[in-house]
Amino acid sequence: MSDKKISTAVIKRLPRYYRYLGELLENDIVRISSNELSQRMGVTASQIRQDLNNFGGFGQQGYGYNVNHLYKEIAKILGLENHYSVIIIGSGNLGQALANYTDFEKRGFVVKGLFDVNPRLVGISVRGMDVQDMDQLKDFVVENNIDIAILTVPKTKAPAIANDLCEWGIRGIWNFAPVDLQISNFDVVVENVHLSESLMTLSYRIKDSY
Amino acid sequence: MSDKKISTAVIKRLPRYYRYLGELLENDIVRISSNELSQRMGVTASQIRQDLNNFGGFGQQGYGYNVNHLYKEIAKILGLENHYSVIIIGSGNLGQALANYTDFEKRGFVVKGLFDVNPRLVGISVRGMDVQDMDQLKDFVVENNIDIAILTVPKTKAPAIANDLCEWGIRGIWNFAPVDLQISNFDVVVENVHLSESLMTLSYRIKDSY
DNA sequence: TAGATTGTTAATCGATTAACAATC
DNA sequence: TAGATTGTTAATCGATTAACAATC
Repeated sequence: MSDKKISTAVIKRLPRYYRYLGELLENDIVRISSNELSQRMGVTASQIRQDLNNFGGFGQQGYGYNVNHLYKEIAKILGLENHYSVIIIGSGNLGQALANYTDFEKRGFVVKGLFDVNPRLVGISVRGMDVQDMDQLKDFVVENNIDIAILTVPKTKAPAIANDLCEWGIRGIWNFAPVDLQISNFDVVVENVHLSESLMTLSYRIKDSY
Repeated sequence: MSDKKISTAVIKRLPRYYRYLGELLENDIVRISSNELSQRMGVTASQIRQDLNNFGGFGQQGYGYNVNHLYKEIAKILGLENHYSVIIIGSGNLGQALANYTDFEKRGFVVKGLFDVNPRLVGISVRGMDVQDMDQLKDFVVENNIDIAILTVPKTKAPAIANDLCEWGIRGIWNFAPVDLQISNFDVVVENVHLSESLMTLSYRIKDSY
């Protein structure tokens, strides 16, 4: 646990810095100043320096930041040098789509299993794995030390499953169900992807731009 | 275009209010005070009242808010009484998953067509629609007055497609590609869903909770 | 009417930006 | 060394919370 509290605003900007640095790296750019990065990203240089200095002094006066070094440091901050064992609960369209998203594996998130209640889905092969029945879930989570569960189940099912997962020692839940999971275990982290809400925000802004 | 500027923080909270009100409605709850809603949602009553009063006085002193009325008002604010014609560009796993997500249609977002460059996908049927080749895109967008494009294509392809869409009169882009689209047309709204970034945020918080 | 609760103003808090001394 | 650019403090801005008069 880090000592000083980092605001979520800062944390949510880190992956974007990481993405831009990755692109710079692909273009063989060795160093970058906060000022140049700020122009590319459309944020202030001040904000970049403030954000980074929450975690350490990664730059050098008169020079800027070494792209490769900063890229790796942000990976460390984000925990991307770790290896996470992931399961997908709910193997419908979205679950399968996420299972097939190879980018996640590159970042250390390895899908170890898929689950569903639907007998039509149980047994089908997704990315080389057979979808398992939900009654296999507990044993699988415990035996394989699963770190992260991706929840792509209906909103009615999600809360009970989430509670079970917490008891079975999961570390994080990536929740795609349109509910706010009430997790009493402080060691379990929930990150929500509420697609409907994102779409409504788009709708608001379209409407507003008339 | 509304007169006073509403902050994005407020806008992003509206769909969550909408979701909670929908649940209250399902449970036949007729009225609710900002105080009770605040406890259910885990926000302050002050914030709820402030947020809502950006758009009008929907409550009544001594009574609170009529759930049904407020629900409908928020739908109006979010533009959910409108009917949007939607296309999906990129008909891989994620595109198909989104096409099959019936909840969107309930909210007025009607998928009118799917597109892909991949000859293996062109012609397959997704939710009763044949995936079309990308060379059909322009005519389809123009002839069908498409409002919203869902972009589930690789990041290398997204910017050029987005530019074309703007020229062809699209109103909004729901972008799932991990790039920041640079749109010069101020009438076109972009909403990003950066799944990798969401997952990295989860990773950060898992790491941090050790 | 009395009680409850909103709408709204004022106070506080936190996040962003600006400025500049430190230093490479 | 001189120039550039960071790290960091101080100033500003905006968002959240508290308080309360208005009013149903």
